[in-house]
Amino acid sequence: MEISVTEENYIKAIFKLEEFSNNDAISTNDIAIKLSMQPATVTDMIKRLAEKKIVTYKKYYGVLLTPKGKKIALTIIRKHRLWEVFLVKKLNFKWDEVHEIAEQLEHINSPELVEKLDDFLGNPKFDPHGDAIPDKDGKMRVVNSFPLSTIIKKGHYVFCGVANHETKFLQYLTNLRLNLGDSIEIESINEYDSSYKIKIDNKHCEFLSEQVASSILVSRVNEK
Amino acid sequence: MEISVTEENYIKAIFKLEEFSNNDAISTNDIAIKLSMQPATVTDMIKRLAEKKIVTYKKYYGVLLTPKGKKIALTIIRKHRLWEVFLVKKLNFKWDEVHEIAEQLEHINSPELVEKLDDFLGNPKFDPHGDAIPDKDGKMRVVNSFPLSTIIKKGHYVFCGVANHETKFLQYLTNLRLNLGDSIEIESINEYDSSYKIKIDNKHCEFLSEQVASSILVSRVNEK
DNA sequence: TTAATATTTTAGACTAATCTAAAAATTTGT
DNA sequence: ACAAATTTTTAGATTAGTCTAAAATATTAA
Repeated sequence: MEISVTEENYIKAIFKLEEFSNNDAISTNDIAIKLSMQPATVTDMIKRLAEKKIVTYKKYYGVLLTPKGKKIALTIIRKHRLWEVFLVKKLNFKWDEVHEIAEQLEHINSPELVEKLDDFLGNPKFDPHGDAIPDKDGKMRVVNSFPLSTIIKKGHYVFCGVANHETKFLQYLTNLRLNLGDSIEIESINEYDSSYKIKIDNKHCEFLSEQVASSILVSRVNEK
Repeated sequence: MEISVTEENYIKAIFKLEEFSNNDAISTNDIAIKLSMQPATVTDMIKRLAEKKIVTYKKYYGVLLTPKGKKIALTIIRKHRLWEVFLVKKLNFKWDEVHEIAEQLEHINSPELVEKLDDFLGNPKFDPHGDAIPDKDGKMRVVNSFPLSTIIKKGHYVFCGVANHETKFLQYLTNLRLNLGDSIEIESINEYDSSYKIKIDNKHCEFLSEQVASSILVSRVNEK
């Protein structure tokens, strides 16, 4: 069955919304906002996706991906993240430069290409932002990570992902010399504004606002 | 100015037809045949390309690319051929497997990606089929090659390209153990059916029909 | 609980890219 | 040179994907 690039983008959007929805249906409006589109447009497309058994749809209620829809979403995400690894590891792009390009590359349709790319890259399990890469069957590593902002006592952690993929934010972390995999030691927590003083990689100290800390995902040492 | 994938395909088709047309205008029909489309459809698209100053168009006469149109064509061809090198050299695809995938990849729009890919591949001058890769400014190597079928006396040549990119034909050459860059010694020419007996790489002998010989491009030793 | 507000769907319209059928222009062959 | 054949264009229709405006439904709050 043919799936257009447009349809793929809807599927991906629905998948991402489902991740934060505790299994309840996704509203037309939320999809419209995510894709910068009019709700009326979304209603139309959803009907088509429902015809194709990619989503289940109940009028005035919302949509959910079927298992088939989820599988499609995971292969798109797999491609996106593999291409990001390629761009950063092989072509020397910075981690804040790859998203737009990967948004194009993820729609290239060739299962052999994906598998050969995966092998060429050494079957990576995480992309340059720390997001897990689904395997051929859609399985991916589960990392027990949480926002740095949820930590209330000092200690040692590992920087293993971001909850915000905006260019500006990624560049800010780069300027802090904070890289994926670095150790983060929390030296103190400011009770007034919930900001943190941290030591990165046992080397240099930095201050993080609550806002920034909420987008930094960490895991306990030895995880991931 | 935005150029759609569809428009890019028309531009590429016109460019390829111009290569064999001695500067005279390309007919609607020829484009229609090349793209497996109806002439009426082509007429419409040509009008749009003319509006955008990508082609010059005279009704009932034909079209020619403008310099701007040629430049666009060359960047698409550059991308196509660079991706083919990537697929063969880095991902271990065979030379007969890459065309379809490169047809998709050539439409990825990111000048930085193209330049980084070019560097990553070591700035190759030829693709896996021996076709020259245009540089950033559209310039490419000119190789003095000719079909093996035009040769009328024995001697030594180098296999440097193909005039037929069909999968079947490429596989046939692979089975002959004839690879780009191999030396070809013409041992005898059959006057009756214009077939050739050749020695490949000073190693093994093969017979080539006139038909096959016409799709094998060679150069004199020391060229390219 | 019902009126106001918000969300969602329907209806109708538009553009890009395609088609078929018919009309117009060009080319060919005697 | 002109009738026949071929090519090209025009006209009108279709589909995917989008929009706006209006109608239908659901939610919220007094």
